[in-house]
Amino acid sequence: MAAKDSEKEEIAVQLPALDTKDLAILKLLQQNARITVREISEQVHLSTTPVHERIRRMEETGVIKQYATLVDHAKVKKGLMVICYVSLKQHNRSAGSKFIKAIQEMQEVIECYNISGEFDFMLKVVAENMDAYYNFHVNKLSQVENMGHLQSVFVMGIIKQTHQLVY
Amino acid sequence: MAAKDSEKEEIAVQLPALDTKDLAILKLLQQNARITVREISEQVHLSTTPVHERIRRMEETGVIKQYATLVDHAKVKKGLMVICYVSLKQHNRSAGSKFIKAIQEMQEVIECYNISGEFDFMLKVVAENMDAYYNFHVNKLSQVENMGHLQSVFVMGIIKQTHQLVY
DNA sequence: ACTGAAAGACACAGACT
DNA sequence: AGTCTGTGTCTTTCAGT
Repeated sequence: MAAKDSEKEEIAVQLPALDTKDLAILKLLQQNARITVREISEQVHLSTTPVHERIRRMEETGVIKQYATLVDHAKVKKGLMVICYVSLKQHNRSAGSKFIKAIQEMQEVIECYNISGEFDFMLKVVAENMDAYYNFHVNKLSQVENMGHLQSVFVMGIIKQTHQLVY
Repeated sequence: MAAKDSEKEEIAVQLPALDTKDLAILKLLQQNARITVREISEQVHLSTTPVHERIRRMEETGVIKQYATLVDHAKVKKGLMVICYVSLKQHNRSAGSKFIKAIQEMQEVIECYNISGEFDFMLKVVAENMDAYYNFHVNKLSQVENMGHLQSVFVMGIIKQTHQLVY
């Protein structure tokens, strides 16, 4: 899971180890990105200034990547989730980067990982329904240059979904 | 991907179809949960009041599920990601719910889906390193009652990760 | 449903311990 | 590295259209 940095090479801001208070702040922010600094400061027993400063530092050092709003998949007509395995015909550098570029432009693909095993990539794809997914599979994904094998696994139920890494 | 509702049955607040302005607001919030209502209102050409009201409604109807802060996996010592496939020995109702309960209590498991195919579940597991994962695999996951086959696929690189469903 | 105004809460910076 | 204090901005509500 090495950082596949894009063109813009970020300046590596030094990362001093996170202490207990940083982790407490992160825990609260993970659960609710819109919590006020005031509320955090009360819960971690600090005044607002150091909390503000700690958050700013974690943003700058990249510990905090994004404040995201998570929406209900079904309610925005993306109720179907499919795990899709991909292997390429050729495994040279340019073949790989062409595939990656194509994937990054497909809005149906919300996650893509390079994986160990018989396949090269694992994709998480969302669509409104089976028709929409079929259309994506046949007319978009299959058409990518150098595409080898494709295998779809359908998500029938969501048991757990969290982003809580700090606890 | 039917809603596997927990004990607390939520009162279904009516969901009037989202219009263009709702979607524009959602799009901005998805990218940055801490954007101000004022800034949204400027970008969608409305005053703050209706924007505020629309957000409140989307929260109430469950379109907006959570305002989350996403953290860098490696920087919080969760740099290893593993996709883990699980099949149970028995497939009756109580066996399934016991497994689900166990999974929900494991903080290493950040996602779990019921899937089609030869396995019953797919898990996304995070750990600090291979030692930590091995320990989890052998001493925690394998020990779950009724556990059948287990197969691990290692994530070697992250190509794409987004939560953008509305665009 | 929306606008505009207005009160109270909050973020953020500064002086200081 | 932290507390306290102040200023400007934002949220949130309400009367009016």
